[in-house]
Amino acid sequence: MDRTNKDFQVSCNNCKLDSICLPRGLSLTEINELSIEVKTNGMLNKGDYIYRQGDPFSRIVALKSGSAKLVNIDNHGNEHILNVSLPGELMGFDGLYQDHYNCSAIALEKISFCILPADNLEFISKKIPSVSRELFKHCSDTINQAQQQIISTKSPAEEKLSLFLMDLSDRLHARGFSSHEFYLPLTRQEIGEHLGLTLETVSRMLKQFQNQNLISVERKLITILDADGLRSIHNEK
Amino acid sequence: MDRTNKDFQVSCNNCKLDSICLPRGLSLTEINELSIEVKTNGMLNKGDYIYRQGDPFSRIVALKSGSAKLVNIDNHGNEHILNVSLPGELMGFDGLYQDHYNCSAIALEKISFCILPADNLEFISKKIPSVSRELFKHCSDTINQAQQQIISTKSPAEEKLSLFLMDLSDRLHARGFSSHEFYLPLTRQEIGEHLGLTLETVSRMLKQFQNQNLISVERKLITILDADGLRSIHNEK
DNA sequence: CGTATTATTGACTCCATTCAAAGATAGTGG
DNA sequence: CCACTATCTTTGAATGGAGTCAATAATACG
Repeated sequence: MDRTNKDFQVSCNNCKLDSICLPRGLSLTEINELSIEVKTNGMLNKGDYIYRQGDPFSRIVALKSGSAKLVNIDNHGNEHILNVSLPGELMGFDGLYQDHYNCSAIALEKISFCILPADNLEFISKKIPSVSRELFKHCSDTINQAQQQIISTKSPAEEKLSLFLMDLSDRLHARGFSSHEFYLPLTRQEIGEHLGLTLETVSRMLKQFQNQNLISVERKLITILDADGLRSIHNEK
Repeated sequence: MDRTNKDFQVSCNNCKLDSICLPRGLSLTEINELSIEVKTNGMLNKGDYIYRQGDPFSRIVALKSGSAKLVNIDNHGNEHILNVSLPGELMGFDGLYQDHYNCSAIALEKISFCILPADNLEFISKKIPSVSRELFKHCSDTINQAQQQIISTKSPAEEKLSLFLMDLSDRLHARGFSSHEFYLPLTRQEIGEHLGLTLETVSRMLKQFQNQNLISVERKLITILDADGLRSIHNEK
């Protein structure tokens, strides 16, 4: 809360995520200016809320480590997982429009994160225009991801799941993690809530992929055995 | 193309959409500054492309009159209508992330529009920070709409269509049109491509709503007879 | 007026859901 | 450390909602 207490803050310079998080493409001067505006001490445990659906929009959050899910409760009381956030990704742009968040962000494991207070958005836009462009790009990224998801909801279960797995693989790879072996941050139930399937269907499809020697499944540990084969499920004409 | 040729431009001051388009909440000075950056002479006919999927990102487009559809062709060659744009709404933010548009924008009827060239985004952010915030809000609006759509794709056909109709009604009403009588800008086929249904199902559901005295359907002319009843289909617990 | 496009309607099929039951794993406290 | 419990996962069988296929009807347009 105390912005003057810089001793306990790690600047963007020192952050291992500097190339993939917000400061991508910024000059050193700009990164330093940005560091002053950003709070870097966020820490939460599994199940904790980063922000809640309906809360007043107050911050953009950059995930430094761990993963989170974005959950929306609809009019019927059903949970929808709009997206999964991985290290280096930003959350919260959905809250800007109506000044309150459209979904809850919930930690899927122990996480650390940075905070860009909402009050500073205009100030930053004026002082560091290139950050403004970066923020727009992240917004645009969110739009693209959402649109991709709209498209995938119209595919059969098999394609939804292969796309989900390869998307996770690609995003993890882009952030320096293994692309062929990773832990699912979600339960079968949650994957279903994300893809619009039942947990039973998710389980059956994972089994099917395993039978086809496309992946190996050991509870939440996924090993991609045939990335091309998996990709062809949703890519081939 | 000639930015110096201001004689043929209508400034935002004179635009009937001033309260609902970009300049919402700006001072007169800011609106004038913005007018200089915006090209206001866009005109296209039904079926014309405003921009194409894959084209380099070059502009944000504000629809002044008419309607447009945002179409994405997926890996299988299937068309998906990501959204319908109505007067006063902005298009193109999806192109910012990868520097090319993620979908094509196609006029559904004769349209007129304004253009905000992409090159000016940073300049505008610096010069008119409040515009920057407005643009972020529009981005956020797009994200919210996309997320709402993701949620609705998981609902049964009946709910998809009632939500689609009431969303259209609400958005038209917000822009000064009738909320209880309007023309569908899309064919049954296109509504299907938008909602993830077949044209036959769309036809059957419209018929069902008509039989329930919720709406009256006369080809593309929709009359809402019981808005509450229609809303309750997707709102009730 | 004739053709192409768009829309309606019916019968049948299939994919994913639902319902049900059992198995596996992780976490807790005695 | 083991038993106990809650949570998560797997698997099977039956059901149902939307898709597919097909034929006809209505409308728009040149």
